[in-house]
Amino acid sequence: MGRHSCCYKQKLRKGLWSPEEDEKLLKHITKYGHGCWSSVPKQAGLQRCGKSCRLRWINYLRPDLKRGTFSMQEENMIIELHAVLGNRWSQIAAQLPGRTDNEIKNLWNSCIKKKLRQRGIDPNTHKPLAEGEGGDDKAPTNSGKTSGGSSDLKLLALPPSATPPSLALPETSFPSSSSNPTAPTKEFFLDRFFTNHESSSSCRPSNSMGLFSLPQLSPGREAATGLSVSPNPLLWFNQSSRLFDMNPEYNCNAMSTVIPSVSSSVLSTSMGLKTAINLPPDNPPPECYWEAGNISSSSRSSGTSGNGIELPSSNYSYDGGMYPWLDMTQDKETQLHQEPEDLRWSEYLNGAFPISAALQNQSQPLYGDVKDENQFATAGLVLAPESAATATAAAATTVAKFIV
DNA sequence: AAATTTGACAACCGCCCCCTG
DNA sequence: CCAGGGGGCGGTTGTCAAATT
Repeated sequence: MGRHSCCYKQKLRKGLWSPEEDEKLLKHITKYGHGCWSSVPKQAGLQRCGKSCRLRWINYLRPDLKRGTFSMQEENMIIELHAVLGNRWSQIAAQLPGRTDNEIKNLWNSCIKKKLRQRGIDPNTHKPLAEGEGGDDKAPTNSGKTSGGSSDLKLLALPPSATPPSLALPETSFPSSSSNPTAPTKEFFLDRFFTNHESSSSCRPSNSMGLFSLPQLSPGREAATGLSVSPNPLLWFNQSSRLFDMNPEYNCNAMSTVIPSVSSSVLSTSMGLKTAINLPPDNPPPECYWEAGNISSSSRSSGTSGNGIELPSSNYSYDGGMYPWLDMTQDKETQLHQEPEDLRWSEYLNGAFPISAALQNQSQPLYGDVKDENQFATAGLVLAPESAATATAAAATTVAKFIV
């Protein structure tokens, strides 16, 4: 392998981007879309390789980036998602609109890891450090392409007998291998989760579609409410709690809170704004517009997303007015904080769950102040039926990716 | 005030996957 | 079927400013 051919080209600049370069790239993509990234620098008059341009766009210039410090909810989500997904930053980022994988990765490495350790939690295994496997800085083994020796899997392998009474759950249908000494895999849980989620027809949406207002898997299906309305995520939680290390703190930290976030978003966020934005058909968004919301994880399945849709510059600008979702979310935002599921979430955050309570008893708060900025800019966006159909297909791809 | 440390962020590198010819 | 290129991801390094000594 090695460097891409474009990187061998001569006289390519490296290092920090100058404002002039940013402007060139921004103007170019604004006007033409990125198309083939390898051709972008040439067309934009930049002495950069295409990958560098792509990275700059995705991590810095994209108009929908939220920037700024992470909110408490976002940090929670990251922790929760990391417990399930490991170092799959792009997938984690897909659950956090406006955030990039790089941003989340940096936050994790520089901040959250430290905080978790201070709380006595191994950031890699999400287990208490005393029980952790050394607590080294190795990435969790459930990350990466091969997840054979997942630390999560180890957790999942614990016997049901360890289930604390408070977390007892009805017998649930594990695969036929439930009698198998080998515990259900994380893939199984993901599969279970997705299955449950897909079959959750009782999951009546609030008008704001839950914390992240993400499109559902199918047009006719109610939007996910996320936290707890649907019984299925709860069931999944119970399953998980049964199989995870029966340290209650870990259970709550690593799994229970996964449910609200994952259940409301994992299946659908890879579609991002692409499906959530309701645009007039006669004014299709420019490609970069779409890409902006399509954070990353669905990129491989999106196939044609990078093929350079030409866009008229006259219809596209960054002056703010061209991003309706930014305004659309204002009212929804207010509503969100009063959603039942949000209240449940608050309960968790305020100590209704053991881990949260334990954390709050620590002398130092795990999380910083909640900022009053727009937390989730995509909340409340309308999902057009035709877009929902696209969302369904994309979600299926995403699910497949998760399970595989 | 200068030197050093620390933290946050930006960018690069190497690898992998997928698509296409 | 295979090789090459493009796109993407995760890990790592570099940079800079703030904090500390």
